[in-house]
Amino acid sequence: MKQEIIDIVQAALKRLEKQWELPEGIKTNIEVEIPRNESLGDITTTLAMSLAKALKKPPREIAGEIVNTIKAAGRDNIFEKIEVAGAGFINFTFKREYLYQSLERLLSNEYLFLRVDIGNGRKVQIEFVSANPTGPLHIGHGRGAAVGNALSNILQAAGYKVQKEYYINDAGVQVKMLGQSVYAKYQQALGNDIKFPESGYHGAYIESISEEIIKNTGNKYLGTSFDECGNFFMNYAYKKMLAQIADDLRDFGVAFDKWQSEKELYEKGDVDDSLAVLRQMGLLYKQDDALWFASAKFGDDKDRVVIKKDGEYTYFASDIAYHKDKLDRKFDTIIDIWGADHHGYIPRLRSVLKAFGLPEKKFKVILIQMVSLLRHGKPVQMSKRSCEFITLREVIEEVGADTAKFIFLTRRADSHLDFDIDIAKEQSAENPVFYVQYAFARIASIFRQAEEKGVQGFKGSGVQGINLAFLKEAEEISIIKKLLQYPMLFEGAALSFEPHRITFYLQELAKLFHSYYNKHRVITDNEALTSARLCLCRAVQAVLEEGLKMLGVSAPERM
RNA sequence: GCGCCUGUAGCUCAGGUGGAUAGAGCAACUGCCUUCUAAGCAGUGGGCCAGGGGUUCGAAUCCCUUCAGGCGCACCA
Repeated sequence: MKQEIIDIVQAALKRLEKQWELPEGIKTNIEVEIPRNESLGDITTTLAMSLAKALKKPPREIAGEIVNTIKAAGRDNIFEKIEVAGAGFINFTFKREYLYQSLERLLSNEYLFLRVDIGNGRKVQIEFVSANPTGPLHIGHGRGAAVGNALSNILQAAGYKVQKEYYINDAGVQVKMLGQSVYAKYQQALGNDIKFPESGYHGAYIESISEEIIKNTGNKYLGTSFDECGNFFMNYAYKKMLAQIADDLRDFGVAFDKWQSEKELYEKGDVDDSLAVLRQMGLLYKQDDALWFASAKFGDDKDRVVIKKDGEYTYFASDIAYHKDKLDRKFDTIIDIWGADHHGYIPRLRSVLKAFGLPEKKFKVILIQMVSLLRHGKPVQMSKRSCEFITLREVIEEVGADTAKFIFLTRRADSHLDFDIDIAKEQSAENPVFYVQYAFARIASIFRQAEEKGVQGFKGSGVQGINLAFLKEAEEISIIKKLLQYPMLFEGAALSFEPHRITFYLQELAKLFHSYYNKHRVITDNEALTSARLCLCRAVQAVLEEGLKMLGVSAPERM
């Protein structure tokens, strides 16, 4: 739909360019959008208005010339009308025949029709969640997982080769702290009254890991110093946590292609190697006994330390190595999804990638804002310190993975989200995921009915011999138009990395369908009409299914 | 103090790479089940797009500024 308009307008523009004497360097990329109000037309372009200045002519006059040229070239055959309106919009309204033909194309090859190829097989890497393996995933990580997963699905459908990756911070002091916490709990449980580490982890999971160790090894380490047996506790605890995180993500329906260990980067020598490259470029220097990276040269506020004066690497050092590794793997675009509280970290990492020669546009950080959980309309207090936070596991068990994912995707990523657990549990109109799934299930039910009644004609595939011109109710035309908008919507979501656009679209489409369903019967005594309506139902179902698939949410046949 | 994000209907939020009369869901009120799932539908009301200035043919959208909220400003991760 969009491409046809662009082609037609482009052709007209080409003819007009000669007589217009358009100044060089004026951009003539044609912006196409859906009009705000359906009565204005099906699709519109603002081209005339954006050319007005360069041509020194009123926009409406330019629009008129474009429309006349389209008509003169006979390219207006798919339109019922083309109008110049408002300040200079060119509004196109399609003929019914065009709508039917498009619907037919959708039905005969869903993926080809719905999935706009903008990726061309280019490689994209999306790193998300990447929570420290020092505790269970909480609800905020769940939001990151939902967004990363949906974005991966969208980009993959848009023709990118996508790799989903989880970065494991298993090298730093946090893992050591985890080990110390478990060690302390272990000693205490066995009667050795040692002090619990000052900033140790306090969650119940610390206790259960320690109990597990006691069960497996008895009092083997009772009284042994942490220096001697610390590695055991660290490894045991973080591997346990990592396994639990992997389980949670699996049950949430999010699968990663690669789990990259930070420790491994050190062991392979990647950290030293990447620093050596920066040193060769003259971007590292010593000052106050520490080693600095000249990130300010690339837009950071100040330079950053990579090796502290005590000889230890900073967290930033391994991040340099990790992102260098991403570049070496020849990704066209690198996307990092972080909690919004890490936003201050963006300039320094951007500096690294710039230093290594990646164009700015090829690195994208998506920030995930906080989730506050509401129960009985009141916020549930969560604090990291006391470990009173709602885990992703609890959310999955309480409301289900589908609902949680959908709700996480009902907001822009960088906007705060109130997650109302009572609404999420409620199976009603208030709960948007059921509303959309219900539309899908209803259609499935219609097809079961049609099957039972032995309706001939459309059986769920193929439109041969079916006359779609029977679809002439206003609701039917609206639905067809909405369906045809999906590719544009999808393309926009992919280009802007915004999965939530699909969530909104699905709710709108479901609304149109529920409304139609209540007003008109699909299965009627008129077989030709029934067949045409079943075609429409199938198309709605296909688009709902496709959209839900992008969000990582299931489309149930029955509810 | 500096930086980033946010401020849109009673509530929760879309719209934000400038475009037409600013939308949705919820809440409130009124109707609709002998017919394909009422987890549904139809209707009604609801707005100085935080305030002020600017750029533009045109601003919720871009720029400046004020106010309010959140989050960052380590040789922590």
